[in-house]
Amino acid sequence: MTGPIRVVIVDDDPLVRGMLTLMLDGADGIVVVGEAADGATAITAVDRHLPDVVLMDIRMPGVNGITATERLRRRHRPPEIIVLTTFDTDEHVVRALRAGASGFLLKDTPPEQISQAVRAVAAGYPMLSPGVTRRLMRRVASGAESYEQAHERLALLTPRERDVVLAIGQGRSNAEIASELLMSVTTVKAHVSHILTKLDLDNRTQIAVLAHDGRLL
Amino acid sequence: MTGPIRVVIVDDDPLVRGMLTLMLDGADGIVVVGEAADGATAITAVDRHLPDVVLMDIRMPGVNGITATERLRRRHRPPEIIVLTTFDTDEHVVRALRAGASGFLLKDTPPEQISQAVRAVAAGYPMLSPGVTRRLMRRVASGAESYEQAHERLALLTPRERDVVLAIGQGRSNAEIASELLMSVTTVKAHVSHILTKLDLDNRTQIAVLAHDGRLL
DNA sequence: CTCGGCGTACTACCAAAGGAGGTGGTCCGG
DNA sequence: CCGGACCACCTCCTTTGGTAGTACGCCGAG
Repeated sequence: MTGPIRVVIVDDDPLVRGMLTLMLDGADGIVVVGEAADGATAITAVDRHLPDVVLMDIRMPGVNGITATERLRRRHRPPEIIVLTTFDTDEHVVRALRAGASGFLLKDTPPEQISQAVRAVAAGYPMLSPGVTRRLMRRVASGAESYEQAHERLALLTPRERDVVLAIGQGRSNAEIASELLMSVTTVKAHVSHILTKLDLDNRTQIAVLAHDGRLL
Repeated sequence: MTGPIRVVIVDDDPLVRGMLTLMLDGADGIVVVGEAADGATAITAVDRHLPDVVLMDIRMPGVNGITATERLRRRHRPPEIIVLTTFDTDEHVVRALRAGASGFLLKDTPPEQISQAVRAVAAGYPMLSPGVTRRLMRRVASGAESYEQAHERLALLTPRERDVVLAIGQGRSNAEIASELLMSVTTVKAHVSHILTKLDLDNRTQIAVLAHDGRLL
């Protein structure tokens, strides 16, 4: 990375743009090369100025920040994008990350942390607000719960039975499983019966659910 | 938070403990009040010294760091725990977070960032190494993929049909669904048939899988 | 060596699920 | 007021799923 970090600021509120420009343009090694008020002009601005980092609001008239992020990330040499918003709902966070954002900050983040974040993402590091990080941590941790429980139960099965569980988890019929696993349909049924009794379930649908909780897909 | 942040360091390698103590004990507002070489003694050390923060290695003889973390987090006023390890495998990260760690750092983290992390978690903020953050981001983003696809397809259904999808996703039989949703079994079958054709699926197990991908549970 | 678990396979039977096609009622919007 | 979407119900029929019980060859632990 040679030269200062080039930044484009996207927000529909001129006041916010001004504030951000003011706090970043002075900062060490950062220069604000452009501004935009909505997603559509953001894209043309990026194409013109080729910034390293884009600060992106979500709620904007016309093309919103998430969609703009998606499109920008499909560019040839895409800028790193920091989504900067007032609300950190789960929906927003997940959509932003999925769209390809490298950062997600709340607007009440102190100035020096914003410039720090710009430098971090420019260097290829992700940067999330603490609250967002906590969200992700909780999400992962809670998902792990059912995962581990499912694995415990699945451990009761023999390897072959687990093969069958896997196939059921993909929605296969007994006939399909038989040909896939090279055994007779009656054998498949035998395995299924064993699985049902061992895991104390009623039908194959519940086996499929368990397989998915255990992420065997 | 009054007074310095009290820290206990847990690592089986005396050299590592020494390094960490050296780099933290001098730092602003941090005092190392104890050390331990394994999970079991870590717990007694915490009970004796009542630290604000514990730096915890994972791989240790006897009780490992994950288990120790779990146990410590069940204490009356649990310390914040930073897991500090050499490898950031998905398994380690997920288990550590699930056990209740507030931080997850790699051992190659520069000293000043470690002391920063101690201060952050003491203040109630989470702190992850950039690589770990990226891991979580990817995980969440990729999970969202199937989620959105599932929702798109589910949008083709009528409200009542979605009710049925939900029930199937819980492994209910047609009879159970009928009584649960107050309709006749034949009606349930009609709905299921419609769902299968609309979503181009073969059997109810696949409906259940879709319901789970769309997190309707 | 023998016993038990595993994987495979069979029979026979019954229950559940799914397909095809039709009937009637409601409610909403053009 | 009429058409279309949705919901509910029906019958007849086929396919799939699940239970029960038996059997045989293999292999590893005791």
